[in-house]
Amino acid sequence: MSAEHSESSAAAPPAPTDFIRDLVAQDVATQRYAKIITRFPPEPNGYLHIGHAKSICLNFGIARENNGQCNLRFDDTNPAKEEVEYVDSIATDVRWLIAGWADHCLGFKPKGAHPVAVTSNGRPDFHRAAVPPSTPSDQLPTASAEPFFASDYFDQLYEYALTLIRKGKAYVCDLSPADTDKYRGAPDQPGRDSPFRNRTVAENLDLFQRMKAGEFPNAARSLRAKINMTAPNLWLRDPLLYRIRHVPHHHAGDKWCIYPLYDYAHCLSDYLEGITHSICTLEFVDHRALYDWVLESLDLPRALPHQYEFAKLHIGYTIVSKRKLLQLVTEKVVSGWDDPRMPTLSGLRRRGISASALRTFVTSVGVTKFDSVTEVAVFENAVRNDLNPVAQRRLAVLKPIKLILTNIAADETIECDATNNPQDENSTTRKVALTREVLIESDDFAEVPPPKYFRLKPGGEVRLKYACIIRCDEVVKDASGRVTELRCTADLTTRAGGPNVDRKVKGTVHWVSATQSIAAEVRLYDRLFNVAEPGAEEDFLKVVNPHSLEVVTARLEPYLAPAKLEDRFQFERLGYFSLDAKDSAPGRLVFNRTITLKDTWAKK
RNA sequence: UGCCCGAUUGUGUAAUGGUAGCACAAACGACUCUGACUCGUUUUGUCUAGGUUCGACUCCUAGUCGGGCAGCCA
Repeated sequence: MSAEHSESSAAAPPAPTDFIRDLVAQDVATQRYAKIITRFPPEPNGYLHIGHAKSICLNFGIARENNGQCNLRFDDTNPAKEEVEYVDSIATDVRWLIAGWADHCLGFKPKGAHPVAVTSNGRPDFHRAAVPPSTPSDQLPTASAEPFFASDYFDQLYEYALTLIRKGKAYVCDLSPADTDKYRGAPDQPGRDSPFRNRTVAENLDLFQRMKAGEFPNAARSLRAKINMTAPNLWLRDPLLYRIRHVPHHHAGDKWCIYPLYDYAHCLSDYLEGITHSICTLEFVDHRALYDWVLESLDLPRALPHQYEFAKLHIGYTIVSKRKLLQLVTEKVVSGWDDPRMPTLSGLRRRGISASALRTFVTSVGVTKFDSVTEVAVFENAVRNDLNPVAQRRLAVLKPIKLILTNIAADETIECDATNNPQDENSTTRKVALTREVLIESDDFAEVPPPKYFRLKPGGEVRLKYACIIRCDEVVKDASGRVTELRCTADLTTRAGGPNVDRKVKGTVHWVSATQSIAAEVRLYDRLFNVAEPGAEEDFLKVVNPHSLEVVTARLEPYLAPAKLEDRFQFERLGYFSLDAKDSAPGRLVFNRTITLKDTWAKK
């Protein structure tokens, strides 16, 4: 993806503020940490979506505003759900989103590196630092650098578990999953101690080592934190730390058959990387006590990270749930994770939306603890604002109707100057050919016009953009009564440079020459869902918009033939378009409609 | 009925005891060779009830409403 135009064309917007940045600012002021380090920690079990963009911009934004660093870390502690395909797509998407903005803050580690034993404050410690900040960010990842992986910490995590056991803070439990559930109690009902809760340290050590050695089948035993089975906070009722899972891991290989759970692995991964501010979404508020318990129980030598929570991004008419997005893919409602109708970063990118538009949008919605739903209009506004100043204007007709200019000879070509971008005062122009046979949008003609219709009607006049005013003299129909062509006369005195160039008519329409234009496939996307909150639906698949994709064969001015993937166009009066990255090829143009123009007439 | 989080205009967000502001949306108007852009004008708000205070969106108390939590998922 090319030009990050928003950075060059406008002064940097004021740095956003929110309650998390305020807390970071306090920590900076009190010099609580030597350097602010955040992290973006997706589980590689799906593609990144627009909700992740909010988290990425928050974490990288805080890093860049404080001369800090933000690590990309794969939270890959559940091999059953994770795949390398997702690892690769996530790394690509993150780098695309932050390119030219915060890539100098991106923390990667030396390839294959694990935590190393160090001495911190005079005590033994483990640490996994990023590659030196001197490494040019645009060279990451390199053959020698890669993102962080929680699975690279399995050795240390295991050591920490041994420590917890020795301190009497963890025990091996033989309860079945069903019994574990029963013993946990209920929100309004205390749990009961596991019968295995008071095993000796020696016995726990032995059993845990044998768990690791693979002596027991899946789910036969688990390692649990010994906290409080009657705690009002359910996450403190002796939560599981490790489970047995005899499956290979996409990154760690087949070395392990016990895998740590999120609450145990996440806080310690943060600690190992030297994370200072661990920012996550609201559903983890209840987990914070456990996050702190694990770190504090280990009596670690360096400053501890802290967890802060904010509200997820919800957008009207959109689904942001990895599970449901996966369902759209597997049930073939869409063509894939990168279908341009998907709210995934790869889908939005393929749709023609720039990283800067996305950043502007997710930043503009703010960061709070209020569970809100942002209207799609805000997103669409950000996309249009991003495209309007840079998109090259072109003429294209999506659903043509033929028009004969009876006073122009069949072999005549009249060259007209067309502005490439009126938003740019130094805009260049190009030539478009006016010929006897012209195509206009069928929506731009009405035999029986509604009130206040500015466009072409029998006996009416309209301007062909960049050309001249025409009058509709005759409507030609076939036997079935369908309009097949319009016979019009062109008033060539209203051309640029002509004596009547200033003559006004209410309507101006776009057009292409029927003989000097090219055909192209154009994909018109509409919202994927028909209701404002598809996620709240009992079956969200029932509210899928059946008209979310319409494919037309459009006619384009020949200037569009050499279009490149990174080019952004506005087809005048229609919307913004760009080439499809997958299906377009030289000689077979396929355009995606990124977004329509605002249309206050259509609304009426 | 346990614990936790939250509530500012249609939507999102700001105001950190001192003028309730901004963006989007909506309506109207100006401009217009894009019914776009741009510009102008306008409408609508502090969940409720008490309290503290010269003064409360902000602090306190009680309530109401909404959300989250009982995976060997993250």
